[in-house]
Amino acid sequence: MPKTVSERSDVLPLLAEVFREHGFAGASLAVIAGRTGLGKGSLYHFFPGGKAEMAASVLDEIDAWFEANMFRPLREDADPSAAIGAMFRTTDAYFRSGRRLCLVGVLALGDAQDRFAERINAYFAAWRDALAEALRRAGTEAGLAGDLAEEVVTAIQGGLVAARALRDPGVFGRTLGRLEARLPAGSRAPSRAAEPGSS
Amino acid sequence: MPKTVSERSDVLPLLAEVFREHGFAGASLAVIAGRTGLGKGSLYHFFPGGKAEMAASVLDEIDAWFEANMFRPLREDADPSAAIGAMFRTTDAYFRSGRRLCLVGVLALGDAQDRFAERINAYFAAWRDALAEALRRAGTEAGLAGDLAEEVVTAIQGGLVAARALRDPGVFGRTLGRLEARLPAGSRAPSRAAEPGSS
DNA sequence: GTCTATAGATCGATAGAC
DNA sequence: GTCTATCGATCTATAGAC
Repeated sequence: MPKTVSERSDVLPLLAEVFREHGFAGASLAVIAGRTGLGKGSLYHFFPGGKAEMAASVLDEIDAWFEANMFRPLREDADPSAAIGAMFRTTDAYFRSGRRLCLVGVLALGDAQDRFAERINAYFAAWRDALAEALRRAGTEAGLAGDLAEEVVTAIQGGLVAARALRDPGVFGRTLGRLEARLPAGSRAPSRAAEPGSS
Repeated sequence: MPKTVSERSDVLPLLAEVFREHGFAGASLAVIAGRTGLGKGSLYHFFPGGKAEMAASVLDEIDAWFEANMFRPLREDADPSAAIGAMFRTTDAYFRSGRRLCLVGVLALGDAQDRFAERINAYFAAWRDALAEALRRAGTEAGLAGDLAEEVVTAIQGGLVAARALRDPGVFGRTLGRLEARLPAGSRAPSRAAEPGSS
């Protein structure tokens, strides 16, 4: 049988899903306790600050994950075109091809928008700026790069909202496809041929 | 002094703003009573079904407004290009140039998504299909028209989310500008010259 | 039609046994 | 570290005076 949750880091992914599906106001401690399998006592042992600390911790983990897996490669990878292509594939995987919502977007639209305003702003700005930097490094003029980056980050959120609202996850994949196809040719991966030496 | 609220139809716009800003779960009756200036007794007199009926009534009113002011013109106006141009201007005005959220999007992402799933789906589908019909009537091939309509409706939602998250309402206007510029030339209003006889 | 008072459930959070 | 019991606040909704 799987080891029962007994570390704070084990609880974070479960908490993230609860906030994603119920929002901050809708994620009651009863729901959280049920989903994590932990009693309220255990939850307050891990998160003395209560629900607010739980959500903040989840946002911290999400920030760190995106920074390591998407933003830093976009800014620093030796091959910016490859990093941009990887971004689209990672985005599709992370959001489960449109079946999973963006927690940061959910919080931005919910009634806890003020409480997490700084973190929400930082997440979107970091994504936009990292993508703009990758486009610029791939040869796109700076002004156009900033405009395209804003459009991509914006449209991704729209794709998630529309996929959920229309109950058609395919909307998200089509949105990603339109965005990737619209980028300057030089900033897209030149080929999909397998790289020598990699499986 | 303004007449105090005393009809159900007078309360709906106030209710809409409360649900927009707090979501369904976050809009407590205390907040609703404070914003509308009505006591709980009066609210239940107008809406015996409670909060759920309030939200449903607001959605009904929004549906009717969009149907009359945007969807029907898109489907039936004699000049489809003019209707498309009017849609962008109406959209910018309705969402206060990015300072106002879309209630349907808020509900789609919140924890009441199941309760209002049918209405949410119908709103987005009606907008997409009406725009696709206008594009088709303006000469765009049917498949491309459907694709463009999905992109526009999706990106509008993304623009609202990003404008709120980045605390930069200008994101929304730039999103609308990019979308309008991308439509086939024949489906856009041919000129912005003032119409004779109108002020 | 609008109000106050309040019921009954659920909320976030705490205390303390084990 | 995890649980149960419970507190006080807040929630939705109802009852009834005016």
